[in-house]
Amino acid sequence: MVSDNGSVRSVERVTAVLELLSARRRPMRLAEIAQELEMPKSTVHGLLHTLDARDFVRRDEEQRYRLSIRLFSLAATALGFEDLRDVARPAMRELSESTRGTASLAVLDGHEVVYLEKVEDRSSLVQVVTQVGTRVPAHINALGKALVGALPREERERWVDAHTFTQVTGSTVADPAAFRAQLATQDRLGYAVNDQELHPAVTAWAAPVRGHHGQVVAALSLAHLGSPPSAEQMHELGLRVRAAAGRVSEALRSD
Amino acid sequence: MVSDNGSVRSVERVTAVLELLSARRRPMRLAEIAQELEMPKSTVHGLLHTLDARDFVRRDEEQRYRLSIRLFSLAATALGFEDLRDVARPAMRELSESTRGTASLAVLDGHEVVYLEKVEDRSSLVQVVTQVGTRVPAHINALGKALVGALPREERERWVDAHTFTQVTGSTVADPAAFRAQLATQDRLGYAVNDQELHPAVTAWAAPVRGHHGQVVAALSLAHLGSPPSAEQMHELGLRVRAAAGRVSEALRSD
DNA sequence: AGTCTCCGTTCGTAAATAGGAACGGCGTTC
DNA sequence: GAACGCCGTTCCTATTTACGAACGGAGACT
Repeated sequence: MVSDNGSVRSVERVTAVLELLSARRRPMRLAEIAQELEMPKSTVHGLLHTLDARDFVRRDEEQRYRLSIRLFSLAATALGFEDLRDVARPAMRELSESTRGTASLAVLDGHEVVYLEKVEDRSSLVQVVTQVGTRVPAHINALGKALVGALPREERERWVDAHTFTQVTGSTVADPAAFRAQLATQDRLGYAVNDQELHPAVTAWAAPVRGHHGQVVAALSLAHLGSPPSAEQMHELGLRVRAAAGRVSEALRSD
Repeated sequence: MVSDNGSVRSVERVTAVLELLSARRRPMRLAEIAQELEMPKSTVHGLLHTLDARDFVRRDEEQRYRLSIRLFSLAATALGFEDLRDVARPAMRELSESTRGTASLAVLDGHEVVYLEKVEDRSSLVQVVTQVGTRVPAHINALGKALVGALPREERERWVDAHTFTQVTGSTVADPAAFRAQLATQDRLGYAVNDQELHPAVTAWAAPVRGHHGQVVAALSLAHLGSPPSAEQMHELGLRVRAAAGRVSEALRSD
């Protein structure tokens, strides 16, 4: 540990290799990886050889490396989200079908929302493109607002102070004060709203899902595509999302 | 590279740590990991510190480590399976609802089947417990049979020769000859069957899904719980699964 | 309150790795 | 078909890591 931060260099580098392979979303060759990461070929060679031997990457016949399926299994089973997804799916399905919208399940990871599951209405022609594993900034997203709003008071304040409010559309909440006002409103209503803040054609509602001990484990949302609903409809749909999230919470409790 | 296999030791070890955290499916402390893997605490300390710094693991307030959500995102988005899942989901949903069974999507990874997606019928009380990311031996599984059957002739022969036919229930196919006979049958029918081989109460059908250039990208299955259907029903359901897989293949082609 | 035990962390040096340079193979260009 | 360019791989030693031992702190038990 002569270096400044106490990290193991070869481990830092191997994470960089995995991240690169993930980000590029295509197989890469040794020389390309070495060049991209500005590492000597011989070094990358050793890392890739080891990752291949441990089946974290696969080498195809053209000597291109890609992340292994086993890495997918490893990450998917480890988090225990699979159980949550299974429990939430029925309620998401009901919500999606009865409203002809897209239901999503997500967790907060720092200042981003990570999608865990998605249920789309079959009949709708246009579909929300968000994929499982995708990340979006929390402040432009109903799920994010619901999750931040559910944080303990002090933690929530720190979160808002630290957050960078990037503007995406004209309707995007752009400053901490406006965001705090939204959190207060949604706290009263029991559901969060995102009205055209991510995209002009998207309106969404979200509410937190709570586990055995009342702790927030995820948030559930409904996204509606098209012209914005009337005020009455807005509230009606918000309540439905809140109810669906409540049903999932109950189902979790009776596990 | 003084060692025998040319691998980087710290990388080998870091993969072992990640695998352990995945396998245990719960947060672990430094000392426990060190003991389990028979590594010195100081070594594990360095590895975990680095993994934490790179956000591959998270340390909670009780100093327990778990795999990060980011690792999930990394693996999920990298493989490009998300697109496939999105395309397959409508057909899986239709299949599941019209038959009141569980539809699954999987790929072959060596001698195991890895589940990518699952759609359950809401109305059924008993549900198949397989989760996304799970692995099962290919020969006791309709998805596995469909995928192996779709391999190029030569590769398929090598696969069967190399496979270990573990017996799970009395009905499990236990030898290469019987397995080859099944592959021949399903090749004629266009769908694979698993009749009580994994579990006495489970019957399943599966068919391959093909991508742009006719290559097999996954298999789609339907699992039925309860008493085995009649011979007629068996065939009828098999054809439905084949049709559903065909629809997914077509949808992939028109991307 | 004192002792015991177990934990995470730090330290120095024996052991392993990183990386420049050089090698041999393969496909392409002239 | 010779020369070139690019690639993966190997070699050797300066650099970095591994790890036994020792430290300090936090609980648990007496």
